[in-house]
Order: sequence, then structure tokens, then C-alpha cells
Amino acid sequence: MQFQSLPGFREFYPDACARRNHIFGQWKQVARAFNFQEYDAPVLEPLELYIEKSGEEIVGQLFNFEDRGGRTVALRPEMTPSLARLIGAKANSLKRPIKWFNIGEHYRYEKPQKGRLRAFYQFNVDIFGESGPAADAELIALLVQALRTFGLDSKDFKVRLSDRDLWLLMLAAEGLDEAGSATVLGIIDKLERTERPKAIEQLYKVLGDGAEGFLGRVEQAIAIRDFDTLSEFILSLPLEGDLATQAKQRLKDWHALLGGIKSAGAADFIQIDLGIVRGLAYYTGFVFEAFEASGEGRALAGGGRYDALVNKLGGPEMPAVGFAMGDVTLVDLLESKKLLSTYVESPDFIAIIGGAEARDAAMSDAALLRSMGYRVDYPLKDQGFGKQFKDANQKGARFALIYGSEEIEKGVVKVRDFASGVEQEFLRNQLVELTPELVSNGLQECRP
RNA sequence: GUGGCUAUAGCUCAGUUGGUUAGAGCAUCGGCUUGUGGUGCCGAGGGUCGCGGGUUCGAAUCCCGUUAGCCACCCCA
Repeated sequence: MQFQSLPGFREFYPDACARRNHIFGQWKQVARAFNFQEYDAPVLEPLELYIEKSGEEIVGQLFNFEDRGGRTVALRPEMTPSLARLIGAKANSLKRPIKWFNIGEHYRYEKPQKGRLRAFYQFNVDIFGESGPAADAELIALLVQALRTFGLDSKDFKVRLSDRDLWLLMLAAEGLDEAGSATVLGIIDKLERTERPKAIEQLYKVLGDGAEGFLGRVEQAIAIRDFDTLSEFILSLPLEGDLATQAKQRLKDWHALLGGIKSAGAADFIQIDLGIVRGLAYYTGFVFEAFEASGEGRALAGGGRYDALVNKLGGPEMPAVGFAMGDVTLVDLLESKKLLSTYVESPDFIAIIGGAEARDAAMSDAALLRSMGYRVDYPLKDQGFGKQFKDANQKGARFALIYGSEEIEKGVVKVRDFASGVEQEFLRNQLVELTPELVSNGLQECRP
């Protein structure tokens, strides 16, 4: 019987695993640089947690089952509900702002295809306890940095920035109530992939004869790419009283957000684009998605504000903003831009062993160097010198430790620096003292 | 859930109108005297040609079915 891995699940051979760890390392480093703290949460959760957040239809896309105790459970498809629970449970004792991140595997039962698997890693970054746009700016700056750290620049990706609050104001100006707004936002979210007549048909159900004119105004809004035009557009909306005040305040928030992003050096990566709505109902303010600039490929990351979710999942009122970045589309992009190399680590030392007696000496020295934290290897079976040197080279060793009968007799080991070709004998009983200097400087050609 | 494409060695692929025992490169392993460098030379292992049926004297090749993978649509927290 031949076994294969399950569809959409990956196996990581050492080179792939090293590459994955490199990506995690970069993510982690950026999160640390922004002073976010790492947390973790269970991979398996009660199914109800996800239904509560996203509704029954979610179940079709979950790895869910009944455990032996009769509990209905699911592998986590995302981190946010677990995180919201963690936050909610200790909300009153956590110092704010709460800046947390996680890197973990997530699972969705979907048909695997390009950029999308059933098991994937996500970099989740969130800020809780700060409702002002400074938090959104901080998070977007981190998102941009988390992509730039791989060598991607503003020609490679953009962060499209939108705002559900502005949309709600625009829709209020159109006379839509809350329910109507929700429906229309869903349509706007998909506008990019919908043919125009079809969109009008969908809008007609909510707006009647005004659908086509409405769509025109929506398209006008979506085309806006700079703040001044956006500002003008919003101020020209037929809003009165409280709504007009809200609109002005919201523009101030936009101004602050864009200012913050600019100060963080991320302005080149931002593209105002109200076409981004993000289908999820729980988003409440600014929303954003990082996209490959070419327009090809899937979203690299997505996020936004979700001020109501912690409360909805049983916690106190807690403003929140966060994003998630997946590893699958990121690796696709980095590969296409040739920004990934090989990350397998090479040994510091490989012993070249002349015979049985030499083997004892080599193993004893290897044990010593290993205990000092150096990466040391030696051949597990006796082989000719030529072959051993060849192998040492292929493994990328920095130094050869040569143990032949002459060296053993003298109580030394001959060290060869593969980079310079220089060899020097070291007294074996002085390895502890001499090795740090050797590793930091290597062996150089001696000049008189 | 719908559609398209593909399937030959670990990987990338050849394989003629159907014709002996299915090949190459890379990779792996061994050898080229137990004292010196990645690309050199010699050699070896490794394939039920995805699987099942059919046509034929004869099938990797033609036909039918099936499975898996990839890609696109749907969806995408």
C-alpha cells in the first residue's frame, strides 16, 4: 500500500523546511522590531467558536468532527476567534495597547489550487485597546515592513486601503438603512469580479430604478486614488446634522492615518482603493489588503478594524485592529521575484579521519566542539581522504579537521580553512582556547 | 460543486505510422591504492510506462473507464 500526503497538505523536506523557517524568522524579527509579543493558542477548538463568529455556512469549509467525548470540534481556520477569547478573558488586566503576534498553521477544507492549500501558515498581528487611527497606522506600517524585509518593494506590492465607515456614510447619504447597506456592501465587495449588468441587476433588488445611477456613483468613489479627491467627494455628499459631523471626523481620521503611514516611510506602498470592502461583516472601520502590484496572484495579506468582535464573543468592549499574512502566496511571489535562495545551514567543521585511532580522536574533539555550540560533522564510515574532502566540500563545511596518523602521533589536529586553502596545526588540548579565534577570523595566508 | 490539461526512474524529460530486453541528463550509491576541493573518469542500483479493462500476433503508444495531480471557475475568515 502506497501512502500519499492528504491533498492540500505539504511535506517539508529539509530545504523547504529551512526556507519556511527563514520566512518565520523574518516575520518574527519584524514583529519584535515593532515590539509585538508572541502568543499561541490551540489548533483544535470548539466548532461553535467559529459558527458564533462567522455563521453556519462556515462549517462547509472547516475540518470538523466529533471527538471521543462527543464534542464537536474543528481545526482552526483562522486565529482571530481564539485570540479574541484570550483577550476577552483577561481584558481588564492586560496593559494597553495590547500588541500581539502569532505564527501558526491553519486549516480549511477547500479545493487546493494555486496560492491556496488546506494547511497553511499565517502570520497574525493584532492591536487591542486603541481605537484611534494611530493603531491602524502602526499595523499597516508593520505589514509593509513584513513584506519589504524579503526584498519586495513598492513595484512588487501595494496595500489597498479602504474604509467601511466611509461606505456606511455614503450609503446613508443614498438613503439606505443598515440592512440595505450590508447587502450593498456585499455587492460592492465583489464588484471587481462581477459583470456590470449583473451588478445592476443585484443592486436593483435593493435600490430599484436608482440602481444604475447608484452604481455610477459607486464606481466614481472606487476610482478615487488620493486623499484630496476623497475629501472633496465625501464633503459633497448630501449629509446633514450628525452624519455630516461624522463625515468630517472620519476625514480627520483618514488624515491622521495617512500621515502616520507616511511618517513610517510606508506611503509609497499605499493605494487608496474603496473597492476593498472585505466581505466579512465584523469589520468596522479601516480595511486593507496587500496585493501583488502586477495584479496577478492572490492577496498577500488582509486585515482591518474589528471593534465589536471581542464583545460579540463574550468579552468586554475592546477596540481591535489586525491582519493576517499567509505563507503560500508569499512564497509564490518571492519565488517569482527570485528573492529566495537556499537556507540549509552548513557545518563549521567536518573531520577527515585516517583510521581507527584517528576516529577516536576525532569523535572526542567533535564532542568537545559540539558542547561549545559549534556545528560539527564527521563521516560515519571509513573512506579515502579524497572522498572525504570532496564530501566535506559538498556539505559546505567551513573547516576540515584532519586526523591522520602523523597528527595523532604529535597530539595535534591539522585545520584546513576551505575558503583560503590555508592549513595550520593545532594542539588538540588547546582547542577550547583556540577555536573561537579560529572561527571568527579563519586562517589567513601568512605574509612575512 | 463545474470545467480544462496532465500522468514514463527520486527530479526534468525522450520514446518514430503500434514492433526485440523502455532510454538520457541530473540526483543517489560504489570504485578510480588511507594525505587533500564542488565541476574528472569508470561502474551500479532504480520503472507492473498512474490503475483497470478493451482492440491487436504484438500496446508506453490506439479506444473506454477510473484514480490522482495541476490549472481555472465558485468560494475565500
